[in-house]
Amino acid sequence: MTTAGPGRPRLTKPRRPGPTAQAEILDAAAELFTTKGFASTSTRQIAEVVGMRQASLYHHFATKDDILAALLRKTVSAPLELATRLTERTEPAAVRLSALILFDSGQLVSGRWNLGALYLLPELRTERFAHFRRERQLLRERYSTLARAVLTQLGSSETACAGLPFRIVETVINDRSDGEGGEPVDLGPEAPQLLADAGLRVLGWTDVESLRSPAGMLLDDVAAEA
Amino acid sequence: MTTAGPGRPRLTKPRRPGPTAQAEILDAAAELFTTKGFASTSTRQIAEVVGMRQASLYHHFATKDDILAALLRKTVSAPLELATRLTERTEPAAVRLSALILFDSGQLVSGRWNLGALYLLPELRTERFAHFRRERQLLRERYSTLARAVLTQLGSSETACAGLPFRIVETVINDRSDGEGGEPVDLGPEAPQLLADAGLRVLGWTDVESLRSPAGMLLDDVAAEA
DNA sequence: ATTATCTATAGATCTATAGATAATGC
DNA sequence: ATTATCTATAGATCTATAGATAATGC
Repeated sequence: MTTAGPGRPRLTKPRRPGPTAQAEILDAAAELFTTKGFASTSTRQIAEVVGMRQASLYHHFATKDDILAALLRKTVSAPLELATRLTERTEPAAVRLSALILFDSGQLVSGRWNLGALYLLPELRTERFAHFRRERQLLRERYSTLARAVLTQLGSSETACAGLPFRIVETVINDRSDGEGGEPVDLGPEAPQLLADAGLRVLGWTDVESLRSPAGMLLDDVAAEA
Repeated sequence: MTTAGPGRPRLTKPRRPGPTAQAEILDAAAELFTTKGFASTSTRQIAEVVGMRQASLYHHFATKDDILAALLRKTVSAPLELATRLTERTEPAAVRLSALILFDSGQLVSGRWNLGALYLLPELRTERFAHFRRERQLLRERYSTLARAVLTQLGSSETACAGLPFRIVETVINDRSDGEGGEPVDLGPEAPQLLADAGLRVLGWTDVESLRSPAGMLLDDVAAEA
């Protein structure tokens, strides 16, 4: 806790934002995992940045893997929920896919730390992260389904490129990774719109301008349902 | 060495392909770094896979970082050299960009290990890897320059998307990373052509079919120069 | 009594170096 | 003499656990 509560007081004042000790730990871990790497970050370093002793972390997380799992969980749940809502909508697939890209890339580009960079960690292949992998695969399938619907509407029988829109969103991760301190190098504040345009263009959709306004409105609409 | 040469013999027979001890070490390290992570792979594990003692590695590489640097060097040099040759060509920019994407994505998708996954390592931000970062940035700029030339030819004043073709090539990395054992999940043997098409479509180029044959021929031509 | 911290530490690493040894090559 | 390996180890970690301590809450 940031303010006084039960429990022995810390030797150091809280140094990270967050309403609870868990939140402080996750914020510190997010910075260290993305800037120094997961395996190269010790629990001692996390504790130091939070302002507590190494052993105290274990009151909140049973293992270092659990800290990583908590960080990852926060990144998939929102886009997956949005994608699920969008599949129940009646708007044209191109508009729905655009809305999903706008939201998902917006989240990836605006997060304080470039958490997407953690998706490539080989550590995620262990059983501990099976749930995360399933959720992310589900999100990937939602993208694919929407993309194939767009291709069908275009009269295209070539479905090999249906996986690309999802990957185009992930592009944000590499762009931030190449920048200083997670600052995008190529992408600017218009990144979400740029990527939504790109995601539809790779499917062969040429008139991307006409999607912008309806996609933005749909996103506002569906996001408000929450 | 694989066959007998000077030096005390190994206790174990060579277990990895490669004409020299260095090559054997790099092959073992490539597998371990991409499947278990760089920081999570110990020099002892590398040595075990090679079939030598941990300390013997240090006869060939001064540090663990040097092994990583050697692996990375091999992945950038070829595409960078090709990109440089292509900038001196007179073919239309769209054809040259297509050829570059074909080659680069072909290399990324066909490598025995998914070495591109190492590009996101935070470890690369240290001084030790400054050279690699510069070379890769140069490659990124070559892509950008070609992309802007394509946009100019299309009469488009919107250059914000000029960074996308390079990122679309990197897409191969994430696709392989999501598959079992580095097998691509969405991309097949047609990946290079698919990505070349996509790289031009995001710039607003619609007639991608007409580029396929000239881009393939250009690539053969320039690759033969070597 | 419950909670959240603290101190201390076991046990298992890990990288890199020092120096011995067993081949080939001259 | 040169080369490539070996054995042995120093010194520095690192994760997680055990048990003490200092708050609040009832």
